[in-house]
Amino acid sequence: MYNHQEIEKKWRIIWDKTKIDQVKLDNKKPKFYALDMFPYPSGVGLHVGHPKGYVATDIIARQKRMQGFNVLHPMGFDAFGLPAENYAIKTKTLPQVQTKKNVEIYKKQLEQFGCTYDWSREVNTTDPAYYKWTQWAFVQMFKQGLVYESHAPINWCPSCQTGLANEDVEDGKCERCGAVVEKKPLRQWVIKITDYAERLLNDLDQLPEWEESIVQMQKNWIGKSEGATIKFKVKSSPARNASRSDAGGKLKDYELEVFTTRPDTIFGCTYLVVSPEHKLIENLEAGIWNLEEVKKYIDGVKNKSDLERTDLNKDKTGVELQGVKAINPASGEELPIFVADYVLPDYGTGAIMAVPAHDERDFEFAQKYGLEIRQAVKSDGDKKFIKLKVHKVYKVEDELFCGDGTVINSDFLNGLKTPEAKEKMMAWLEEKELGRRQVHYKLNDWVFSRQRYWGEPIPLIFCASCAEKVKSSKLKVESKGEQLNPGWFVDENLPITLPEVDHYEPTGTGESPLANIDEWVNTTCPHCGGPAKRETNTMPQWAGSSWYYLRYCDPHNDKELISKKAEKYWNPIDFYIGGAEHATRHLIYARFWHKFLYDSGVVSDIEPFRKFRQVGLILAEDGRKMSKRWNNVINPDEMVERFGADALRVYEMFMGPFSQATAWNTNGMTGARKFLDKVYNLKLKVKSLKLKEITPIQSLLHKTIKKVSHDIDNLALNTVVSALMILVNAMGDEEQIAQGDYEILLQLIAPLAPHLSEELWHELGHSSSVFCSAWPVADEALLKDEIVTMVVQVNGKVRANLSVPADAEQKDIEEVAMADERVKNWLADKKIVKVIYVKNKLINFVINAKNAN
RNA sequence: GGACCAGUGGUGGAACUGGUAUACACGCAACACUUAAAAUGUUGUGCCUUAACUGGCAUGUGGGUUCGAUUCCCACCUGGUCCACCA
Repeated sequence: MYNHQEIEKKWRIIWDKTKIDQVKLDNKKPKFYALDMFPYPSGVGLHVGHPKGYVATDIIARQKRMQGFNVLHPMGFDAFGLPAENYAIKTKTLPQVQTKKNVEIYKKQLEQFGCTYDWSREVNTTDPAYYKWTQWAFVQMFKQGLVYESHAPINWCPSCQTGLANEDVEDGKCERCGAVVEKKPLRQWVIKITDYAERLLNDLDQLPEWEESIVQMQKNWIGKSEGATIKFKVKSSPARNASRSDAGGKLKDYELEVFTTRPDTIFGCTYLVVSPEHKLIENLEAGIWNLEEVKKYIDGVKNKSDLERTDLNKDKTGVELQGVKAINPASGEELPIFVADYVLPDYGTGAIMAVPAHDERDFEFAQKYGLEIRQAVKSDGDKKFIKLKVHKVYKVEDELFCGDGTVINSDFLNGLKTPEAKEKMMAWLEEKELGRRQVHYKLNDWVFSRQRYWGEPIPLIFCASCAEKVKSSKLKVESKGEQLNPGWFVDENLPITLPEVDHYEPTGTGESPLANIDEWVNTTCPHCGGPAKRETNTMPQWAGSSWYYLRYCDPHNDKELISKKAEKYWNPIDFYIGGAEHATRHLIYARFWHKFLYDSGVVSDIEPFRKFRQVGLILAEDGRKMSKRWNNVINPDEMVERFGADALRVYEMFMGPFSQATAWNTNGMTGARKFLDKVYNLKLKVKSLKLKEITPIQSLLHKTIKKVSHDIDNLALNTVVSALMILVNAMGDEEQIAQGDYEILLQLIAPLAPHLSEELWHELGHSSSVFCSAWPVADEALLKDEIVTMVVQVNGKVRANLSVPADAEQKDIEEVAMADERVKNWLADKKIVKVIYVKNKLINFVINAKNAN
């Protein structure tokens, strides 16, 4: 048993003093950039799940350093944002103060795990010297017209009292606090991330070293669908019994655009649906005979939360717009129009052509309201694609078919297969100017405003008088952003610092708490010098984390976000590790931000993260997620104290495949610790004399070198540990161990268990760190076994094992194999039809199957 | 409903491009050491059969390809993750 507390403390102090992890840009050396997703210091500290990812990155960083790479392995803190602010409110402290405290706690914990970072490069998103560049990037986006002010209804969290991006909503609830999210119209800043949708999608192909599942998630989130927008003429006649004064007037023609991915089914369209928010209703008020009913329906929908509204189990509801008809551009037929909340306002055009025979939702709606269901596609196979919802009982059984097939009942499209019909219909629409090809994405523009205090101030100023002038074209403004957002100007005096205040609780009015600070809000217009006001919304948490990895490369540069030299040398990131929950948030935002910086000439790669691997969760011993609620949280500090950081590291890596969720088991910790004790005890067998002969251990040793090196690269750390265990067990069986062999063992274990390895390394007489030694390379000559075990099979079933010299001839093996008593019995008098021979592996006699049994 | 992933002993899991299934670890059992326990060490440990050799059966279920399938193909069942009235 070694004293882990003493040894670990000792080496942490020495590593810190010798600055072993500080790196400098060195063009003569190859670089390696190993990065973790930086944490936000939330006040409750780290649990055992956190170190899993950090330790893995630390292992890679240490190994790469030993392999001669100039390794950048930094850490920082994502300290802005809701959790930090909510925690500060709860504890009645200032977020600035609270954040500082939390960072200290996190740093101490991180160091205690034996992860050594280059702290001289630490970044903190709340540092004005850092967020100056977050604001700078935003300013560039604004100038290029990627930022716009919007008043559209967005997700609003009533508990956090702030607007949220789509990415922040999970299951209709606020990702932070779990409150049911409402739709609320709110003035907000929005970034046109959708301008990058196509590139965000296509460039995923440039990332072969990303896990497929993450790539898929991003593809789903971006959600590209190709189809057409089609124009339907709308006819209406004045309301018959309207009491309104304008009711008798002439009504204008109206065109309703719908988006569909199945233009080929247009002849099966039997009605149209618009979302309750659609402007058609406003525009045609005078022509809607049952306006009261329609308005009542819309009001009812507006009072529903998003969660209720999108509940799939609820009945579809809707109201027909009486007096209004649409004309099918293909058939000329008159169709009724409905308003229904199963059509979403913010996807496509907010209006659809309903084809109940070929769309499940339309089918359900048509069934309920007794609308015609008309076939336009026939299935090609025998299969009837009947989809029946479990909670519904449909009388008609064969009318719904959602797949590809052959077009029927459709005039000039008849007989065509679905893809050809789509193509022909789109060409027809384009020719007649009745529609066009259109691509839509599920990805929405990025709602970038938060009505909260603890975030980066948005560096914009509004001047009311300039706004008027821009609108009336009396004032020409330079940038696209200023044209797009009349009266808004950039404040270039970055950083725009967050003022220190006594009260920062959210106001709940849709205004940020900053709005109450007059001396901060009131300023002068950068354009005319007149009185103007600052933007009081702040940026979301994701802003600062979208580019932090660049800042580590050049953390103290006050002239630019990153110098060209540092950017060229350190980027892209070679290995990035973090949680899969960021697949559709941080990893999308960061890729977008990076691409924007690429377009702006700041960075030279189109993608920031060459290789990404997700960390699997560590579950509690009961198999559930660790949570205070279940009282099943394992405290890493306690584990480090009882078993040591090295044991914790070894155990967490050994638990199972890195990306997979695995349940914690404290018994496993004792296993990891026993292994380390064995390594420690082997020291007694070490003989300084180098043994001349090649021992069986050396063959295993070199195989282990090969396996460990290979598996670390692939992040197969569980098998790294097991390979080392096998080696250590074998060494334990030896009478004595050559010092050279033992040193190699220590080097292989060093990334996993740095403290113990360093201690033993020095006990052998080394004066420099084991991490300054060169990573061992397997000697190919020693990898080969002289004697191999071969398997003898009869008809594919194992019947005997043979120990034979390696690379023996097939003829000789056959002879030996057939001489074996057991094999003889199986072969007996049977005729050998075929012999399969795999060198050094197996020999398989195939005998006549009929006679064999 | 869709996308993706997974299903191997009592448990976590291993098995490279199809080639000895169950490595490694935990747990369990017996033994040793001990007054005793803990710790440590040794041995055993998929199921059935057998005193043993042996033989048979086993990688969610059912089929297929193959000399040979945990691995490849088809269908189904179960679980997980993400997305979801996205037209």
